[in-house]
Amino acid sequence: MPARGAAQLSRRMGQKKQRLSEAEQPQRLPDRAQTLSPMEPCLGPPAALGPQRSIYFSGPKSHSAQLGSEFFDQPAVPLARAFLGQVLVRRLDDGTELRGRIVETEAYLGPEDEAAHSRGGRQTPRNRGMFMKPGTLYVYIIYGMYFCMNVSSRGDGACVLLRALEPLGGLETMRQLRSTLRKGTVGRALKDRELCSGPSKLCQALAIDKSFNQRDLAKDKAVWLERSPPGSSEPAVVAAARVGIGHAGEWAQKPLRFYVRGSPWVSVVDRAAEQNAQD
DNA sequence: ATTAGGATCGCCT
DNA sequence: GGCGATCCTAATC
Repeated sequence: MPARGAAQLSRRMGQKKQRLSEAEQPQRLPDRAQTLSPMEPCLGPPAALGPQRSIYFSGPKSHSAQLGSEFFDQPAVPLARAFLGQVLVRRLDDGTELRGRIVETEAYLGPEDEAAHSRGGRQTPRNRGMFMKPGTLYVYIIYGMYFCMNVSSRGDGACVLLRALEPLGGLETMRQLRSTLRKGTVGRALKDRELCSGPSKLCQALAIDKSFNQRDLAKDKAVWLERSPPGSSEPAVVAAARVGIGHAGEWAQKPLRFYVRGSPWVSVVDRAAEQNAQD
């Protein structure tokens, strides 16, 4: 019942304007969400895997490349930079794997950071994930209808916001998750660049909702991070002001947003910042 | 109990 | 570039 699974995911995403009748929902959904499209070969690990692979797991669905807790145990700024180029993987209930290379992040530093939810040491039920161990997800609802996905870093109340991905696999499912969820017009086809170029877009595209709050990215079976393939070159990184925090005074100016220079998958390009920081 | 505001998005001009 | 949607959360009364 792949179609129904996707419908349930869709309804969990908080889109109240989605009032399709039960009868018409399956028609809007894929006839084969369970298998990847022939145009999108599985990008999972090859049959020959690294020495760390457990003998109890085999095949492309194993977490052989899942980055462990050590990776996340670093301060927010270096972690935000280290995320760039790594691959975020989301495995849906039906086995579909959605994959995207992280190309844009923001660091939130904790109590001293006036733009952070943890500013002034505020700790509330909502932002508890920011204070949990590095690698813990902090997923929250914004503007009543969208989600943002953060990963706790070293440092009390510090975390990294994931802002944009380059879609690598499962694009057809991403398109469905994104378009089904959008209100209004049935129509317009989404460009690939519209799938994951924003913090809430990527949550929609990967079916990340509040049920992922406080999960451990180093341990979870439905979402994890894989190191970029060996041989990948270090991306050139631009440091720019963070987006959408105009109220935060001097903290709004600090270059705590990081993105891959020249990537067409980034949500907001900052030409001025690119001029300044010539590598 | 009430209220103000928000780490966004998509459509409009 | 501007604006409305939409409702949860936290702070205040």
